Amino acid sequence: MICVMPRAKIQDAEARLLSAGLALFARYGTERVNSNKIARRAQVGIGTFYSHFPDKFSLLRAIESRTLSGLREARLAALRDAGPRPLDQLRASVAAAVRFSEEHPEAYRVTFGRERAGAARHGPLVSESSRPTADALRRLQTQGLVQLGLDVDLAARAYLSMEVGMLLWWREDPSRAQADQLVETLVELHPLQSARVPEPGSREAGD
Amino acid sequence: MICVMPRAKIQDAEARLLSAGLALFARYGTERVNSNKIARRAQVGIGTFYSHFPDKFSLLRAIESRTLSGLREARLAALRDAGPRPLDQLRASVAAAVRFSEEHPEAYRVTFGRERAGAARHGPLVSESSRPTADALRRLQTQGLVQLGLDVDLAARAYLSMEVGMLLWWREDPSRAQADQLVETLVELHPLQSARVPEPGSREAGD
Amino acid sequence: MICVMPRAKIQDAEARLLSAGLALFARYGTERVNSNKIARRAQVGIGTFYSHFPDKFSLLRAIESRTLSGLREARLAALRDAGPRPLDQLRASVAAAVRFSEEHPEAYRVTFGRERAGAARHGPLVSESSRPTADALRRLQTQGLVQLGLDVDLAARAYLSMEVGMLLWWREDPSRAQADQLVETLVELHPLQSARVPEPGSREAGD
Amino acid sequence: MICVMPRAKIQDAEARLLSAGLALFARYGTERVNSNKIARRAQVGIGTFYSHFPDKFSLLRAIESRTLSGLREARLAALRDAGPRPLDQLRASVAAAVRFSEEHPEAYRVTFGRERAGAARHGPLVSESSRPTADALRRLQTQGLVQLGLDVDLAARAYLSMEVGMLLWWREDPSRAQADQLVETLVELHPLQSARVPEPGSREAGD
DNA sequence: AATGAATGAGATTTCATTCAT
DNA sequence: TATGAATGAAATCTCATTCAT
Repeated sequence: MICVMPRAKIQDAEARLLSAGLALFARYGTERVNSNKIARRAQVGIGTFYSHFPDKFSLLRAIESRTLSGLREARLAALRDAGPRPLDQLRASVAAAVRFSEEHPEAYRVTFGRERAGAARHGPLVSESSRPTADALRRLQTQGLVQLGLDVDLAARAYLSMEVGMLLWWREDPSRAQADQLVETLVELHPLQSARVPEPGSREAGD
Repeated sequence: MICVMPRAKIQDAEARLLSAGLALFARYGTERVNSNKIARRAQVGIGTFYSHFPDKFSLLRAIESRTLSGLREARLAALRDAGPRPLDQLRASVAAAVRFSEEHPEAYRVTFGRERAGAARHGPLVSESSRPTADALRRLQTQGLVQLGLDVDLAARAYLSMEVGMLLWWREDPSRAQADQLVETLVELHPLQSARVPEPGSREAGD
Repeated sequence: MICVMPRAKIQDAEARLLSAGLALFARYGTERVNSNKIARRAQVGIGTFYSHFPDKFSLLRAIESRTLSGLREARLAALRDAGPRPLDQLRASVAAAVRFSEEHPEAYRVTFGRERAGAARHGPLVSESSRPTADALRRLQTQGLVQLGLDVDLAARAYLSMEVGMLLWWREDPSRAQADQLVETLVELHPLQSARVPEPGSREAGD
Repeated sequence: MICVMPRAKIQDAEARLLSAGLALFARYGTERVNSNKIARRAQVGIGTFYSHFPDKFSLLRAIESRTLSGLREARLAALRDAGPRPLDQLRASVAAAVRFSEEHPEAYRVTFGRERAGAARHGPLVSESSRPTADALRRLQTQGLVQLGLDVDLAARAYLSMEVGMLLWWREDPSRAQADQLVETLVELHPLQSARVPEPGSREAGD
């Protein structure tokens, strides 16, 4: 006769599961973690796992979805605080992403990392992220501030690949670079910057 | 306890396995393919699989290693044929990568793709690829053709992330872009280009 | 990928597994029994096997450990009931072992038998069993009742090898000897008896 | 087109296989050695293995059979050199066994050791070894030199178990005892000695 | 005779999932 | 609702054995 052990933290089973999943996915990779381990780490029964998530990948998707909103939020907040000048906004947005990867390395790794077993199953979560950048580029292009020849959609995607690749690599071993350096490099290589039409009368270098 | 029914059959069992593995990994992803399926597709016994590769990941590593050499070769060949001007060399190298991903989409996807279960196990195969780019940038930096402020190692890595990201995305659905567009976009965003110090007396735009 | 059909069935799965393992190990030998067969015989899923024992040898070890305690218990109980005279105690202990091998032939065979694949893995379970005998001999040696020249540790081990060898051989085919004969032979050859210093003035027993 | 590599030592393939098998069985145990490994160690093709032995257990049996004859030979030689007195003969025979286990530890271990997977398959090789001892005891019993109550067959078996057990244990770690001690202990506990009827008028040896 | 690549039955082990409590 | 023992399909890997060369 086994009695159910009443836990003080029954309501937050879901939160515990998300947190346990995050830690385990980040440490061992998506593939070598299973629902039982997540439940055990969350100090929750396996049954509880399945009453909150239909399967392992749902939990993964939930983590990713939270991460993506978090990152979007961080970027928006940074943009609100930045001035109106495009370059300032760009730097603010990049810096926000760098900071986010610094503050949530596990979430970042799990969401964007290469070892993403079952990637096919959770679909194109990441896909839409390049939209805002593309829009911004398009606007500036209309204003004549960005080269007309640039394919803004491609460029936006390309930038995002770069940012993600760099931040993943950086978080693998944070001693590889300073946050500042990263921001500078990413800003420098951002299409907004690199495909900028030089403003008349302004010398590039002294900026 | 009782087994067998061997044929002298194939001397190129290894080649068949590599090819079968490539096709299956590319189609179903690393995770949903197993040694049995690879062997069956290669028309080879399971035992044969294991007498050629200690495990699934060894085969994967072999594929990756071949892909990386192939890509390196393609780049070197393109550089040999390109003229001496850095920009031409850059474009040739980028075009070679684009063409490689076009001609070997499966190998490219398997080697660089996101759904890479067990990625941890096969170590930093990709790591060294950014070296040549970094060296080239450094050289040009010394010659004053690239901004001194640029961290060439970071920039080289960043570019590579971008290239890989774009080509993977492109090969998922080739109608997403034209090869030419891709080359142009990648060249445009390449640090060699975007961090270029404008040569004195030459107007940027009319080029 | 899709599985299951669980029943709340057995709470004593472990007991069933132990019993099935014992029967199979005894009948077919350690080597020709596998976890699947044990589970099937125990009317339990294979998964259940592995949720109770990390592998086949753990189950084997568990059986051995139980057997050894059982045998020790039986000896101690016999000694409690025997009188104070060393010879009576000796005979009681030997008889207890003989009876134990008679009552638990499978357990005896599995624990002490020669066909012990993976013996190396379960370490020196048996090793300590000769300790009590050695201690008893040492005590009697101090009292001058056993020859001083005798190496009691060696002798204790030697006796145990003899007892085990005889009982295994006997249980292979119980018609080979009578329990009484065995007890007499073992007592006769026991170092306590054979290395006894003849008590002055007493003619050798019934001789 | 693979050519057969002519080896200098083609004729002694069998000897090489026996030797390789002995070494591997002794080191890794019967169970964790397979025909391929034996052939590789013998520097011989697997096919060659099977043209000399029908299976792994045949080779094992061949090793055991050689070991048993070797041990018998050693005993007989020792008996030839010993004087006519039973006690001298006994000591010579025991010493020969001790020496044999010292000189051929691997063969002894493989033949008599506990980790004997597939023991069932090679049948009662060891069984007959106690015959000579039993016969000797019977003879002495007839001459009134050994107690009439003793079951000589049981006693002979018992002694052999003891000898084998001790020597296996000793060879596991030779520092556990001196060869001399072992001989003395075994002689002391041998039924010929321990069940000896004291000769009238003779005080117990040097006592 | 000697070789060794090839073979596949089978052993071991994992893990997503169910359901009686 | 929470639990976790039980489950078995499926994956990984081993190895005795054959046979074309």
